[in-house]
Amino acid sequence: MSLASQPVGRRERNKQQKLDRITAAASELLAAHGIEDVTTQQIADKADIGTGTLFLYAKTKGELLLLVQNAHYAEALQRGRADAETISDVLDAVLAIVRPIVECNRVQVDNGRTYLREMVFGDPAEPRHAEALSIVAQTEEAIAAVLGRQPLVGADDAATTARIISAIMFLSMAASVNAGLSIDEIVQDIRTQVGVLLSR
Amino acid sequence: MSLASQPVGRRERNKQQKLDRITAAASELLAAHGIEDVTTQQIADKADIGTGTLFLYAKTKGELLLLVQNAHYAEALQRGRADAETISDVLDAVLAIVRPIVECNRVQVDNGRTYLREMVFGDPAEPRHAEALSIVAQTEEAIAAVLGRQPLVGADDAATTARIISAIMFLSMAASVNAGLSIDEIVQDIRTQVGVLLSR
DNA sequence: ACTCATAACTGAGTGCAGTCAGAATCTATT
DNA sequence: AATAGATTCTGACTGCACTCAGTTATGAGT
Repeated sequence: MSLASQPVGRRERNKQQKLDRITAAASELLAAHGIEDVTTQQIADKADIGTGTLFLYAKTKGELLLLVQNAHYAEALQRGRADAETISDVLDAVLAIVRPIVECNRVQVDNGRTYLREMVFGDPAEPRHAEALSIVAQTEEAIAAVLGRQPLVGADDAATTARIISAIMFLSMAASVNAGLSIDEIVQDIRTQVGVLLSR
Repeated sequence: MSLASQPVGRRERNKQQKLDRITAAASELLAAHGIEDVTTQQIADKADIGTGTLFLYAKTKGELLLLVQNAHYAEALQRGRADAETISDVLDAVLAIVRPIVECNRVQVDNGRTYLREMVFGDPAEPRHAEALSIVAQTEEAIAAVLGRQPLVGADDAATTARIISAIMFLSMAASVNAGLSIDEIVQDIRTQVGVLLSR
């Protein structure tokens, strides 16, 4: 009786365990070697599952990266959102949200850039992709909330401006030309653009 | 004597001919079937060269797409630049530059989106890639020139604002979420954002 | 005309993401 | 506990972008 209320059979439990093992294996290998140098085979082996099984849990190698990075990104957003509240200047507050995301994205440059690539060009029907887009939406909302402090800007404008800032961030982080820049340099690059955007 | 001044030997001529055949073959096959459904093997066969030879002329499949699309893009920019001169309103003039680029990019959605992907994530050391980036730079200059008409905006701001508009265009055209939108819908999407950007 | 060094070409081969037909495992039913 | 039906798993296989060791064409030097 005590456990009968759980509707989780062996099947569900096994599935969850496998997903956990996949997440752990992917997380470890990707952090250690970067996407380019990790094969799906290695991840399957480390997770102790068959080649084909891996692709039941992540439709593409890209989805595997989303699986791992979404969590970090969400965490970065959380931190930035908290920071932004303590800062009164609007530009500085926006950049307080931006910085942790850039930091998170640059922990491993290849992984970060590929993550962005997957986000924009991947299949939005896949659940991990949808999750990523949802975090982007939350980021834009957080930025819009900061912009909303200035009475000059209407609600629609705040949302649109936030979307523009999101686009600026994306390209500054993703562009091959910027691949060699440090975190500070990228943040500075974004600052310049957002500065112009907000000062017109 | 009459032709002796040409320093072009058989070698140079052969190379040029091959590049021409590759360009023609790629152009035709990509337009007919889209990148996803064309193999590099098919392009090599149609150009009547060996598999390995193809990759002496284009380091990756993506470079092959750049080779074909750069010309179209440059042409679209040309048209937009001319149009913009006849329009006095700044927002409308900017959109006169934007529209032909969107039209060009959407002739075949897959090709257009992949082209943008290559631009941002490809290897900038490759010559076709550098060419693509140069056209982007020219686009931003054309937009900056239009923005320069408003005396309010400084030269630096014009360049930065043009860069922001470039980012807006990129994401509106590239995003998977927008893959199903018509040309008009995308232009409208861009217009909304640029409108907010210029009206603040 | 003949050599030789160098540049250009080639297609069989490699590595890897992703597939699929059949095996294994689970759950519901009697 | 036996059976059947559904779900999940699996690794040999496929297709394709890209490579490289060996071959061929070119042109400069004699």
